[in-house]
Amino acid sequence: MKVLTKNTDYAIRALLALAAEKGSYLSAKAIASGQDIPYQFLRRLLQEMIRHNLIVSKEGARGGFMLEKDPDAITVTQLIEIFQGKVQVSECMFRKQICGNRSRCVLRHEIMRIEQVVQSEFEKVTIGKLLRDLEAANRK
Amino acid sequence: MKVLTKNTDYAIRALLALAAEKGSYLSAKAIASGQDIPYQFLRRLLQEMIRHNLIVSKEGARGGFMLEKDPDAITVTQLIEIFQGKVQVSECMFRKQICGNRSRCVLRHEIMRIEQVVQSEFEKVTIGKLLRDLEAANRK
DNA sequence: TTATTTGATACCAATTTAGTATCAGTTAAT
DNA sequence: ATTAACTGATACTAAATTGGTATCAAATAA
Ligand code: FES
Ligand code: FES
Repeated sequence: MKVLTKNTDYAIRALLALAAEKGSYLSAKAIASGQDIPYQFLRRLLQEMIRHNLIVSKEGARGGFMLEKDPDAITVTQLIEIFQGKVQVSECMFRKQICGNRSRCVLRHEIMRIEQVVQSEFEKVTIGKLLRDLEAANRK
Repeated sequence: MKVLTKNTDYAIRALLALAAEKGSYLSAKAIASGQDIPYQFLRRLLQEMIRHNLIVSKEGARGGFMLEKDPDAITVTQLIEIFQGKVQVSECMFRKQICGNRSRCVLRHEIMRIEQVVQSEFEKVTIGKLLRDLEAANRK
């Protein structure tokens, strides 16, 4: 069971690169080579993050991407939601479709609790926190 | 992001049916129709659970399946591991392959912590617990 | 002997994940 | 004005995973 897909993994690394470059534009090419992410794949992820107002871009030569939001306001939970959909332990209860035993479903209760736990754990992890950890590790 | 796949979902429901039928054999057909699980699909799941010593079977007419382990000793974590592989937040660190930035990876630490949290939450949920919840709900 | 049931596999379809390619439009620098 | 370096948008493909079906042999109770 793999919780984070490449989408999210790459997005996190890209945001870290942008957060480190605070204030100036960084090109997709530079991020891709620096973080070892497939270029065209990364470009799509960046577009998606623009749509969600996490970053902004400047077109043309010397253009690139820049962080828009406060790094501490970007949580891994948000990124999971963008790239993998909302955290849901079991599917059935989010659909109107009756799951056959919904009425006597004991799982539902447990499931919702665990969903909350997972979500809130990933909420504690922000780009800002990761960046500080990264910088601390590099100083050593 | 869907945490439990149909595999695990169905397995849990099948085990609940077996736990409720404690001591006697229940056929795949009966479980399938009772829990609304595709018959052939379920059969494969049951075989897999035999291999993991969660249940035993008796062949032939009037045969079926019976719970082998104590219901309280069967956790959802175990079922996830059987049907979806071990819980791992991000892939890279379980492979020898160097992930490019493993040396300066700040995610690894956070990831391992969250893995532990998720795993231990699902460990709290046993078939025994679910069965008791179910029975309590039915008495109401 | 026959109906019922598991054991073992092989197969298939749908979905999701990962990655590539292409072309149009924008901008900085010369 | 031209060109090189970029992003925007989108279409496409390949691989892996998930969900589901079908088949046939062997066992066993009636
Ligand atoms: S609501 Fe679907 S298994 Fe419970
Ligand atoms: S060890 Fe791979 S991203 Fe960290």
